[in-house]
Amino acid sequence: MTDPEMRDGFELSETRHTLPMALLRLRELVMAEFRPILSGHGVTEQQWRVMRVLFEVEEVTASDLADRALILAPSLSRILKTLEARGFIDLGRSPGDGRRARIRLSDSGRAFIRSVSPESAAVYAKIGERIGADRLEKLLTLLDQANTALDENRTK
Amino acid sequence: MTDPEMRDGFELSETRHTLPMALLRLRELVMAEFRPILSGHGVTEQQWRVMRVLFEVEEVTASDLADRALILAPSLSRILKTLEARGFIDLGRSPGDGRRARIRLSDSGRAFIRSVSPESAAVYAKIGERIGADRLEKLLTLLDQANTALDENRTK
DNA sequence: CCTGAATAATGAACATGTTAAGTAAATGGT
DNA sequence: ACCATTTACTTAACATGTTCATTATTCAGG
Repeated sequence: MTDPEMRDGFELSETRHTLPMALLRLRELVMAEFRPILSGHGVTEQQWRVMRVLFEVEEVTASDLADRALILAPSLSRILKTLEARGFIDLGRSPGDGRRARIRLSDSGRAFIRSVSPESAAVYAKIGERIGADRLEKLLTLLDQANTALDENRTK
Repeated sequence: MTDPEMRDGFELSETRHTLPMALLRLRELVMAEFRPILSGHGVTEQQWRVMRVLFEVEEVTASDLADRALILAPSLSRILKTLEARGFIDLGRSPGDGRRARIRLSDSGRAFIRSVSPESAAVYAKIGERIGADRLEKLLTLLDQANTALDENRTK
């Protein structure tokens, strides 16, 4: 299968069996189910993620939001402009610190989340069934453990 | 924790505990370890993925390569141009079918993969240690099972 | 106070993701 | 042999990812 001459202890695993690829593949399959719903309502996956976080936390700064939505700051800046132009969020400045942005979901944005939630939750449930509730739970647990393991003693 | 008035059976899970977010977060953590190596050698994550697939299969068409590297066709078109300009791949047309591209890794590209592999493999090993070999194996198994579950009877 | 360093956010530039449209080469029926 | 359809790939257009530079505040000393 592999040329013995290459086996020096540092050879690569086969691409399809690596952790990054397995994670990417599953994520693509999952998002393929969600994307039609979101695009049907005129929002991208990232815009939806941002709004969902805002739905939960009421008010955050940009860096906080970036962390929670797993979006880099420069991307978030652009997304916030889009969402504000669409009336889904209200942007302001933190009273105590003029550098920090104060970001809130508008009533319109809140209503939007509520209106799309049922479809989204239904798709999520269907995915859970396909994978199997038991497997899904184990998977989420392992993912969380791995996340924690790599998040500790991180280079930064 | 959640407003009882919202519990209609279709409420959303908390963002940070959803499968898509867990997958994305772990992938980011993993790639954060690899990216410095790749960028240190002047290639992106996707370019590396494409070249690794070519390293394994010797010769493929564009659609085949897109599937294996989990990259959409339009992105792949651009990446192939970049890699060809850099001399890492050879592009041609399939003799039997003039529509199909014939893509091969050049000697230079092959040498590049070999030169970067040790660093890449070392990082992968380190990640495996942090997560734990046992957990990693279980995780890969579950990911594979979930992938299979969602890949079957797919809408397309 | 004042100034250099640190922090929060944004802008710039290029690569990729994503969808839709376009082009060229096979294919299947007639 | 034609021709509509399909297939494989490419372009186009816009959103996001990614890194680096820039701006505006705040903070820490002196």
